[in-house]
Amino acid sequence: MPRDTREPHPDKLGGAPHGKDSVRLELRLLTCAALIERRIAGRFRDTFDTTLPRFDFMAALDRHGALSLGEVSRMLMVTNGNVTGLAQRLKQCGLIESATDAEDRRVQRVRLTPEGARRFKAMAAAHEGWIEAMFSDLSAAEREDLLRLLDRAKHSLREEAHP
Amino acid sequence: MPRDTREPHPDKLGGAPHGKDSVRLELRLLTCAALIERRIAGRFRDTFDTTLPRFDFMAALDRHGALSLGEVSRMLMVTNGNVTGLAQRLKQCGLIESATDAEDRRVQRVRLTPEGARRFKAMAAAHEGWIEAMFSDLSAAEREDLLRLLDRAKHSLREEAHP
DNA sequence: TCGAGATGCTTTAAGTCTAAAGGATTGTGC
DNA sequence: GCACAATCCTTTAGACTTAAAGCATCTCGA
Repeated sequence: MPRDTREPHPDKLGGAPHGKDSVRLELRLLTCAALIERRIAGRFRDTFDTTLPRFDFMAALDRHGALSLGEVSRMLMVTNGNVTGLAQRLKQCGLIESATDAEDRRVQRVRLTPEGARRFKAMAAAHEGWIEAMFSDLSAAEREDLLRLLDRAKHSLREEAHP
Repeated sequence: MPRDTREPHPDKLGGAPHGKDSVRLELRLLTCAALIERRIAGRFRDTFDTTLPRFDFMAALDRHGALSLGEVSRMLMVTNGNVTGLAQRLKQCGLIESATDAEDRRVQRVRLTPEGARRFKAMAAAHEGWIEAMFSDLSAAEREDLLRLLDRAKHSLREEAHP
């Protein structure tokens, strides 16, 4: 076998992995994420006249109760300025309510209104059905493997960010 | 074992899979994608003063030569209006050049300028290194498994979109 | 030929997102 | 007390993204 080829095959003998393989992995992961996001976003728009970021915001509040904007910002992994804008629009729609924290008046604490909680329940149920359908071709074993490997990947990504 | 629990365990006996498991899979996949995108986008900004969508645009041109804006739109899975704006900014920076197709004057054909090609090479090399570092905790076998499962997932997602 | 529909691109309005700068409030060291 | 830094949030400018409407061009059938 030639030592020097234009299209190197994957190194199967434990040598250093090729960067191209990582890039293929990255591309496939981002492609899957884009397919999910665009499809789910379209359905949220058509069915509930809302957006994915607003759903994520409401999901955090549904799960954790009242939160400061900073906590929401960290959970959604977005900037403070971003959650400020999202909170203003959600409040405008009457889906959340906010109040200045009594103990620290810098803090804005937000939570779902009863109407917001009701709307979120309906959205979450529909979302679960959409996602289930999108992964319907994968067996239970494949889902478990994928979940585990993505967890490994997540830790590798975080590790590289904060060594 | 009780038949009715508040926290149902995964169904290991081949019954219908639970929607919650799919949602966990979705969340983890989108989280990994977000971690990659935010980190890479930050480095593109700091190192090359550019953005991820512009890199993706240039990558398509580097790979396929001259393309119509519609072809770019389909490759990047974004709307036509989006690529119009990206192309205008890239042209402004002198990284791509465009010309009206001689055979069909509706078509705008774009390609990298020599300067654009040079810049892209440097960005691609850096990008490959960043990605390789981000996945460095995963073994070659794990990468292969993950790549294969993501391919299965991609086909399941596309299948659901166009049955 | 010529008109209707299809196709490719652009524009527009609105939402999402970031980095950077700024304002209000709190905590700390002296 | 009191300056000063840290923390929390908001504002701003700019980039990205979409859906929808609109313009230019092409194709095809009558």
